[in-house]
Amino acid sequence: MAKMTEPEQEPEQRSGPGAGGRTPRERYRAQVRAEIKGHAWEQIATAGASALSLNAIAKRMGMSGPALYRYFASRDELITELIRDAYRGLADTLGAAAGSGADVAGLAQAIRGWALEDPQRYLLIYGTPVPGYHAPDDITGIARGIMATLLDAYAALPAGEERTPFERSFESYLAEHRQWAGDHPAEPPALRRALAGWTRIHGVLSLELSGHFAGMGIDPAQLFAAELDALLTG
Amino acid sequence: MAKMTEPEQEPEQRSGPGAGGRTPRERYRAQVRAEIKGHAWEQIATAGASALSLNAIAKRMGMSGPALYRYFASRDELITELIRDAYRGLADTLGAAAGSGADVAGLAQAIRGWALEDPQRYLLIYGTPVPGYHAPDDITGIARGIMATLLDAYAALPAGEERTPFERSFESYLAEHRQWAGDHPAEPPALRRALAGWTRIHGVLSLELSGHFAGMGIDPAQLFAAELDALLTG
DNA sequence: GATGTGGGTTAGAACTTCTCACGAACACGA
DNA sequence: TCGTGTTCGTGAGAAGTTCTAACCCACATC
Repeated sequence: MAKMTEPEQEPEQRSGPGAGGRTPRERYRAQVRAEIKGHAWEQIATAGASALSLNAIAKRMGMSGPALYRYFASRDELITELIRDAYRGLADTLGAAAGSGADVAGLAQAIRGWALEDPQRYLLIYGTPVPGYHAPDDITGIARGIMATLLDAYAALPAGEERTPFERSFESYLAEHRQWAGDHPAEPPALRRALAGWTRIHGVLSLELSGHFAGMGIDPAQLFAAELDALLTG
Repeated sequence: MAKMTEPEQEPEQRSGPGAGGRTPRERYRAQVRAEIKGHAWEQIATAGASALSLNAIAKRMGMSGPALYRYFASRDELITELIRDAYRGLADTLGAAAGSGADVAGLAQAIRGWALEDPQRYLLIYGTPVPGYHAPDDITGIARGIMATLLDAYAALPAGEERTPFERSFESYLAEHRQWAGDHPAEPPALRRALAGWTRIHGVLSLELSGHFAGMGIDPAQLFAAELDALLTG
């Protein structure tokens, strides 16, 4: 490919207003990219990320193979872009829920709803990673924002009962290792509960999305609600 | 990833004694199959299951491409076989731990140790699944055995304090939906705690193996221990 | 209107899984 | 000891994949 100078920084460069992009070329480019991503999501939802084929997307769009490389430098770059969009989507729905006054339970249900919309999308960001892969920095930034939204909700929770000695010791550990929380002013108990909430929600959600409850005759929603209850009363 | 054919019933048919296979041919075949699987595990550990290449394995073994199809009908069958072996391995280490008198905490640490030995191996059975895939029946049987071992440990736990109304209601739900536990005679509270233990352990373990704690500055072992403590005291 | 950039094409290299037809080595029974 | 038949390994090849290279053409801008 030609020079392309910089990371290509999304077609809607530093231009004018919000959305579409300025020049007709930019608008066209953005639209084609969006269409490519649409087909990619379709493929991922039905056959998994490993089955994503640029060639198949091109064919389905009526153009021939290498044309897609004008829009994405490689298959990996497309997938990275999809991961970015997935993170953004989760952050947005979580932000919207928080903006509507959702508490911890509301946020948890928002996460589950978003995940059930497209299981492979959730698993694309929280499922099996490719060993070598490292997400770009902006993606970890979005992930940090998600954690911040969760932390807000947990910090707003009533102070809860007394804690076990182990919990206290773990909280003091977290008080000294809170870089993951950025500069969030949450108290150590909130840090601990947010972390546990994250891992537990992910635990049952991940097993649900992977179909491990399917043959067990258990309603995942019941299990999810039970974990949520334990999280709030424990 | 498509059909996954049938279980293929292992070449060491209904022959004689236990292990190696009787005739020299059978022994040779079993040894080649094992070597193939060894290289496959190596590839999976370093590049993930989606990067597994039969051709590369054949080349590394000094034979040419299609020869491997004498031993595995397809790439999918090889992967299924690896999944089966992974399940068996986990069941074995869990059984060994239980046989050595490990309690719930011991079993949990055994699971984590086994997972950390080869993260991709754990993620092969509990990570992102291929949408169409259904494991053969014998595999779900092994998975049921794993749950049985866990249930044994949870059933041996002291009865614990009183439970919240929600927990009681969830336990009565489980009492009516206990087919996943087979005919295990565990009490409903043990069912509930075993289920929660499974999902929580998987939650922190899966996020650890996927590297989500790496950039957060948190020691996964601490978090794992904290969850384990909450599981036992809660 | 010339010029240059960006979009699209075909050709092709280097892979992949997997089928087929052939040859050779082996085990076994006559 | 000599067939006979099963099994193993081969090379060829079909149908995919990602991705590069060269070329054309249309559009935009100067």
